[in-house]
Amino acid sequence: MVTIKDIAKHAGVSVATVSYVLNNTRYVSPQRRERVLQAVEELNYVPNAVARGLRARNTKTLGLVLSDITNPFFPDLAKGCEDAAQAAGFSLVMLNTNEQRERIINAVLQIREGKVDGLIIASAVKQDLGILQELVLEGYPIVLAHRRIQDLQVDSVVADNFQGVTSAVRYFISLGHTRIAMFTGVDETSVNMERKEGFIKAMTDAGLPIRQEWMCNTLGDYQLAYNASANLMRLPWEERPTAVVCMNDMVALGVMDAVEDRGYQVPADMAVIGFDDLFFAGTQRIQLTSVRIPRYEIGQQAARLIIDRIQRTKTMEPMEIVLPTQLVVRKTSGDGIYR
Amino acid sequence: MVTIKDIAKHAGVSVATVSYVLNNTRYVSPQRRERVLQAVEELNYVPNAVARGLRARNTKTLGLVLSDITNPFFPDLAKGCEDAAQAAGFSLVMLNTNEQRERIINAVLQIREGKVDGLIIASAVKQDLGILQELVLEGYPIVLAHRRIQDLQVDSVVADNFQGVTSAVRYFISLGHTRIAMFTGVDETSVNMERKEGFIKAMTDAGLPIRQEWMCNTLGDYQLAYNASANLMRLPWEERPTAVVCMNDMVALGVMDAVEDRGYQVPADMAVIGFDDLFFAGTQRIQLTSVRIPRYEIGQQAARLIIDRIQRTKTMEPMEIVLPTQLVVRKTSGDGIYR
DNA sequence: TTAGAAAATTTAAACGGTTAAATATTATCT
DNA sequence: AGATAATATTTAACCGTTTAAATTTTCTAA
Repeated sequence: MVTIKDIAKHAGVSVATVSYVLNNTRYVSPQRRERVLQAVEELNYVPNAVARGLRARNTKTLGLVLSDITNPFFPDLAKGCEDAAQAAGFSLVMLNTNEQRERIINAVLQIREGKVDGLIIASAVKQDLGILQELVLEGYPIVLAHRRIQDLQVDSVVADNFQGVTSAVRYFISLGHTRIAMFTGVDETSVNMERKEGFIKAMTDAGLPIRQEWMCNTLGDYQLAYNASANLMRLPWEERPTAVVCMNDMVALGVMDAVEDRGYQVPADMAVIGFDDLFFAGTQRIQLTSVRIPRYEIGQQAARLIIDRIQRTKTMEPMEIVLPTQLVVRKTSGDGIYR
Repeated sequence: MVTIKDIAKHAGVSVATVSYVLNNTRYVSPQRRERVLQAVEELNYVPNAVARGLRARNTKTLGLVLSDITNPFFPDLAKGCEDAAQAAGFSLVMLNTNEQRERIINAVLQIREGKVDGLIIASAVKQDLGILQELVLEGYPIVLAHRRIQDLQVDSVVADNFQGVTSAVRYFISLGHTRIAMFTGVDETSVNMERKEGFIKAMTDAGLPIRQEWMCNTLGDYQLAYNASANLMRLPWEERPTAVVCMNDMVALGVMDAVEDRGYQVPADMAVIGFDDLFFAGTQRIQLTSVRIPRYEIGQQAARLIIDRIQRTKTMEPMEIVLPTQLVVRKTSGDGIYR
């Protein structure tokens, strides 16, 4: 390994001079500068980031904590993070928690060890409050992405779930639906709460009743959604909803499959709107109407925010960025209610 | 920040003693050991990984170079890497190249800077040979995953594409097909070459002709596949293939959509087999027959291999791990040819 | 009791950079 | 020319660990 000393020796100058040339941090006479640059070239020298990091007390690395990169929601968010990080000269380490406690503790360790300068947390659940609170108190830079946590004073970047679900409900109402169900997701997440509450508000605002038996908890899972939907379809028409807002696109797919497997049609017998607008929603044979979440932008902004926070010396109030959602209308929401 | 010095002072011992206790690398008397542990506890001390890394000349970090985490092929592979890395106490940094030259150069820089101890490269193309060759020559640990490069003497973990495509072709033949097309992918990749050559070999072995107009290059893209497929369907029946092997599941989807949009049926008018077995292939409304690639395992083995390589002092011959594929039969391949 | 060996602990030199402070060099002014 | 100021360069401390070597302490046996 070639070090700064080798360069200094080879160029006949001190290590300080080499450092100054490389970082452009002091004037160095053209002759010496040239000799240094030449030595760097000849020996193919690259400064060691670890040594640099030790001195500078940073690593130019961010940690992205998510539950599971295999969940198709996350890759876009991760990419947004990475692109923003890259643009600022940071790298991104991926920390899958698999929703395991042990794994989130490991993630937190990374910042305490100084392996990363900050943490972007996209998998926050209520139970993490304690751990994270502690981290924040100790002054470590943290930003919540996608999911936030009540009572945690920290930067966050989330989608406007309230607006998203409202637009879905209003769209159904505009088509004449009055019996609208909601298939909810994982209870402990802010995302679920916001969408659920938004649904209730939008329905109430429109003077429509909330039927408890139409509020199905699916944990965001395809199979559970399938089962719940199949049950719903067993009810007589008057007892069934005519439309359903789903927590995510997987759930929507479960609903659609169950409806059709029981011999009914989407959207005629059941209109469906999903959430997230995953790539398959747009495919020819699915054509799922879905509320688009700006996943890439969430990741991007989160990374920018935390980098800003890391580089800024002065502390500032935690800020919350809320990005708009968009209802992407396709076939599964139908043209209106009939029968 | 609390350092080892603080612990030493607090416990009334030298920093060496603290280090020995923490790393269990020398005998320390029980009394002192206890005092040290207590100080660690009280001050909530976590050793700094950067300092440790500088001394040890490693970072316990791996770099995963891929073209785009947003491509649904990669998350599983990435997860395999991360799980294996985690299990060995390593972290994983994600390096999306977006197929841009600049980005791959950045990835290579990471290892030269000492930010990562090794590179898992899942996006290798022929053009990278030079850069990678240099790296290998300099003794940096590298492993190719999924895609390999001709003439690069380095560890690799890939799927048995040859076997995969052969099983697809044989399956079609067993159903009575003789006119089989292939929709190929990105030319420069080993994966494409192997699948293409495998196809040709399997067809030739069965005494079936290869028709150039049925070898369509789609670059692995849905839209290009759609167009190519639509063109094929415009031909009279005798001029058309009755079955097609697709480079990946997105291509298969493009084919299916085009076939159906032109009023034909899959599999009756065109039987389809995809590659990769992405999650949507298994859904009710797609039911795509596909050659399953052990993506997670590829990532896992690749990470294990490189960690092994990093930790081993002796050099050893580069090894190649080839993992088996599996034809997952669903609806789109049909029950046999008819008309 | 004490020399010598063994065991426990500490000192100090790395690791590879950055940078404040000290020093050397050059320029400026009387 | 000599004093002073300005500029260029180097020295050395520091970042937080690990660990070989030096030192101190304890143990063993004559």
